[in-house]
Amino acid sequence: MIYKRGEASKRNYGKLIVTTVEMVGKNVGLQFIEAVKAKLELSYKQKSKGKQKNKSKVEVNNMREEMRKGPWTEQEDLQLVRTVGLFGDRRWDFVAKVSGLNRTGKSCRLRWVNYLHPGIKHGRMSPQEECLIIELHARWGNRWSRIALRLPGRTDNEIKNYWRTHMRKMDMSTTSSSSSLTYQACLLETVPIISIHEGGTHDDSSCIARILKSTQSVMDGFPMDQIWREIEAPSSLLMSVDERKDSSSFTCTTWD
DNA sequence: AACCTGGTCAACCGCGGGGCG
DNA sequence: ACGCCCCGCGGTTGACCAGGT
Repeated sequence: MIYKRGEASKRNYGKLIVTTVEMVGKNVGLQFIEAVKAKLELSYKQKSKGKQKNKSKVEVNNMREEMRKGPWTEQEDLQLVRTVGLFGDRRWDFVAKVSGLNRTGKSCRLRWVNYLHPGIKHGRMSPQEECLIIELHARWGNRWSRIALRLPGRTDNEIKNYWRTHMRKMDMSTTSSSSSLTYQACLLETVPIISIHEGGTHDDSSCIARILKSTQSVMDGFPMDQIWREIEAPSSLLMSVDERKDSSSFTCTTWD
């Protein structure tokens, strides 16, 4: 699911999302939904109260200090996956808030993008991938995100890390002729875009993979785009979840 | 066994771009 | 036009681990 930038206009989380949560409520754990609702209603009240204009620097710093940092626990991962499954991988500040994680939106996004996203390959780079990185870096320089687009399943962070390691090696062994030969031979084999293998390298037996599957099945046929559209539409147009499932026009999937 | 070193990778930080009110 | 907010990017850091001495 891809949100366009314009989606940011639907930023009245508070009432809007409370409605959303009610709509999806039939499909997910009621306890979780109630918790989210409570949080959202509270945040909506706070916002409409004083609009909390321009927090002082001291306040901001205090908030930062309260935020958790460092490595993620499995529990945190599960919470994040669940929340992203519900609300999509946008609006990270919102996701961070409703997930109950004491993390910044930025931190949540990073964790998702670099580790938890279902499309990510874990493990060593294949020789083809290595060669492709070298080739694309020669062409584009440190445009890691751009390079990452040509390597499905690999993140810019991963490629960046790989390149740093690689460069160190190159510096140490000031590019011998034999290595350039193998590099060229490798380039010949390199395909323009490495295809994603269905199922990838994910360990389906893992807890997170199971959660991903279950949230995906919930979100299949229930994309956030549709939710937003319905929120914008007059309330009389809202369908129940069951009605929606029957609707044939509902064909989007969650993970794009 | 203890220490050192290099490699790997997850995570943080600062910054800039773009949308919105 | 301006400021705010969110997002994404690239650079950097630090923890952890394995292998060597």
